[in-house]
Amino acid sequence: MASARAPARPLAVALLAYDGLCWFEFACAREILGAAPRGLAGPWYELRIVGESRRGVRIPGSGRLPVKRGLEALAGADIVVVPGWRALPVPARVARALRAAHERGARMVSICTGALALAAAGVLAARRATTHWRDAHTLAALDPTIEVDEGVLYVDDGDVITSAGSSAGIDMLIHMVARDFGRRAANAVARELVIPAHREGDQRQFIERPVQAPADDRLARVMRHVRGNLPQRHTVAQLAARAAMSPRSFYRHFRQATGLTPIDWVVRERVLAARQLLDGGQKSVKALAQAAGFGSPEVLRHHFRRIVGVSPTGYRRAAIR
DNA sequence: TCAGCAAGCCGCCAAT
DNA sequence: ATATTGGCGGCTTGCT
Repeated sequence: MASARAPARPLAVALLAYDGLCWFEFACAREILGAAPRGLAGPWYELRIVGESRRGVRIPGSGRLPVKRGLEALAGADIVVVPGWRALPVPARVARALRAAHERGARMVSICTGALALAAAGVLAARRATTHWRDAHTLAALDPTIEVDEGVLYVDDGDVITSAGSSAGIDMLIHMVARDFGRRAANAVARELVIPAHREGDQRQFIERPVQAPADDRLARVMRHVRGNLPQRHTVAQLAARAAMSPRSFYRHFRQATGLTPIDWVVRERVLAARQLLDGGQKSVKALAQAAGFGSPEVLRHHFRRIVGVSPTGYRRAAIR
């Protein structure tokens, strides 16, 4: 789970490059997987850029990126990472190479529309997966056996990991680092990138939904109310009444819209508020707990740790440096 | 860390 | 016929 023991040897990662790839996602993967964060001992990934062809790939808007290795280099990889795939159809040779790598046992990882390439290779058959929301239907059309979940940031299905739009790829990569080299390593990466060390390290397989305002405005109203009155106590019965629904129906609609249970969502909102307060500086943990609606500092600490992965004070320290 | 107890979660089913 | 609703009850979770 979260605190993985570091593997004895480095993990060979093949990062796929091809004409018209999403440069941002490619760069993120190269940045995160290319070198261990400063000060971290032990093995790391061994990154190889693998070109669709050895002629190098065109970078949208600016010249060519030379690559030394062609598709045959997928053969030695423990992990294959496919950044956003712009052009359909996916060339058969690429699909074949990806499929072969997976059958050999390589972990297949996609960012954004990279999932389309994995689907074309048959890697996602009968699996749960995600991609950029705009292409969710394309993914489903490519292979109807895929259970496309467009509400999540990433889906970790063990030997196949898919992630949603660009920035979700970063979350996914940090999650993967935690899985392969432990939470410390993931935190170190996050610090290096100057992003808060969160979202990684939860044992559940896919958790975070970019919670959007649900179409049902009865729910939206309730959510707005809770956000505006976090310090108050909120029970499902109260929230349901506010939405003019029975608790049972409220629960169902809420779950349907957000992927979270009502109370779990409330708790996450509270943690989010606590985080924002911490980012804003000062305030004792006790005052923070009160402002965010936690009954006591203990409860705050408990949930904060569970969801963010570090203690409130640890988070503050990480935020300051 | 722990126990007791209230609340939450959710499968199931009948009613609408 | 099918979809939605909401009550029941039991198991789980988590607060104090």
